[in-house]
Amino acid sequence: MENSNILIIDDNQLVLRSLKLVLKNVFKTVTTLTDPHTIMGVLNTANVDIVLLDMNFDSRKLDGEEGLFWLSRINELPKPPAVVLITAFGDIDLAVRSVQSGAEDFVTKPWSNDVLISKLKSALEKHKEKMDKKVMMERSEALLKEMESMQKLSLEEMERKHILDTVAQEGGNLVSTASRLEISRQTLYNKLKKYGVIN
Amino acid sequence: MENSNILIIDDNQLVLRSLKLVLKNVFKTVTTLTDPHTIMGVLNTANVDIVLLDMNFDSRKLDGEEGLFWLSRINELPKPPAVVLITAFGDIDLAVRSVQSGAEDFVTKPWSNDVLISKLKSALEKHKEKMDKKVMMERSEALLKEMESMQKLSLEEMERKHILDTVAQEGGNLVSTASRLEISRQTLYNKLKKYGVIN
DNA sequence: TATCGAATGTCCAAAAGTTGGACAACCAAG
DNA sequence: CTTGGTTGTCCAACTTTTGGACATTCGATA
Repeated sequence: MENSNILIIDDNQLVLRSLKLVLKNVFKTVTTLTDPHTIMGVLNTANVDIVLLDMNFDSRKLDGEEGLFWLSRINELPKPPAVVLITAFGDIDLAVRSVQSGAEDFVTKPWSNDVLISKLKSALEKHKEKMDKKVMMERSEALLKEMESMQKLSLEEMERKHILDTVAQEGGNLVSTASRLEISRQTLYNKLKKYGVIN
Repeated sequence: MENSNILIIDDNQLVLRSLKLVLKNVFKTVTTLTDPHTIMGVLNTANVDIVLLDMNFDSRKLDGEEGLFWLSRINELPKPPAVVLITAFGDIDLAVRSVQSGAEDFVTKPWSNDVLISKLKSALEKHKEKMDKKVMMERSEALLKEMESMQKLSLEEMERKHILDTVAQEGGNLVSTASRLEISRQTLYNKLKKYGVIN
């Protein structure tokens, strides 16, 4: 956490100052914003690990939709930060929807500093796991496509691919490659020539 | 939903009857339990798509821990049903923890029948997506292992594997297999013989 | 059920590929 | 400067692949 950067968005300057005061000792950097429209710009340039986001900016609407809206925008990023939502007008349904929409946690004003800090901490951890899973999912899809396309290859194409993979694995050493493939070195030469890798 | 089976657990007979009355027109079957200790037995034998689970059974403790406990047990199953938690003593933190722990939704007593039904419905849908992802993750891990082991194969082993895969894909048709592999039919015969698939 | 196109099983000889062994040249590590 | 391992190249014996041919079997369908 001492190594993480937090971005705080709240339209109330007092709240913002108070939050910054508490969190500046906990995070490496604390950035604050009053206008949520500037969030995406900041996230695209600065290195932000976690966002503490107020849910109500237009004082006429207190339903939290704005927070959920910006949460969605943030989660559309390729590598979104963790998001913890904070609101003075929280109800159970809003809290549930927030977490369902991908928020790591949900904090109500007035907050307890200790609780806030501990929630931010576990939010960072949970988010890390979530991102790891996301990466795995993406890799899985790529793998699946590769597997599928491999199944359509001719024997020769498959051979070429496997030989090249093995050569790469062996760091270009042709003796060990031939031995791994259980073919004679001469044959490996022939094939590499056929496949246009050498000569 | 008309094709799904629901299991309702609540220690209050009146609540149980009332819920059953509402939901029997919505689900294919409605099973009810008063004692949460019997949940796992039922889930292991009956076909349950979604569980509506009360959070408090011991009237001295109203913190909802029991609901979270049984939620965890349910989610340890290999193919867990969707779970919607219901409680009369809900607060925001409990709702958040519930969803974080894998509940699809969180309902407070007294409930609105319409809202309950719509939450159960979307819970089923969300859960289905979640399970699809889970399956993908598991398949991903299996795929990764297979890919890794493939990279260690000799040329001949790789050839054998690819040929057998292609034969299977072509439903055993050797003419189309040979053409897909871009080898002569005779060669395919030779190799199948070499690999002990025929003769 | 008779028919016909596709698939199977088997054969052949020419062409192509694979093999182990050999040898000079190279190179990086001691 | 030696040495163990690698590279690049050659060879002749051996094996595999190839296209073509042919009779047989299979399966859909008229």
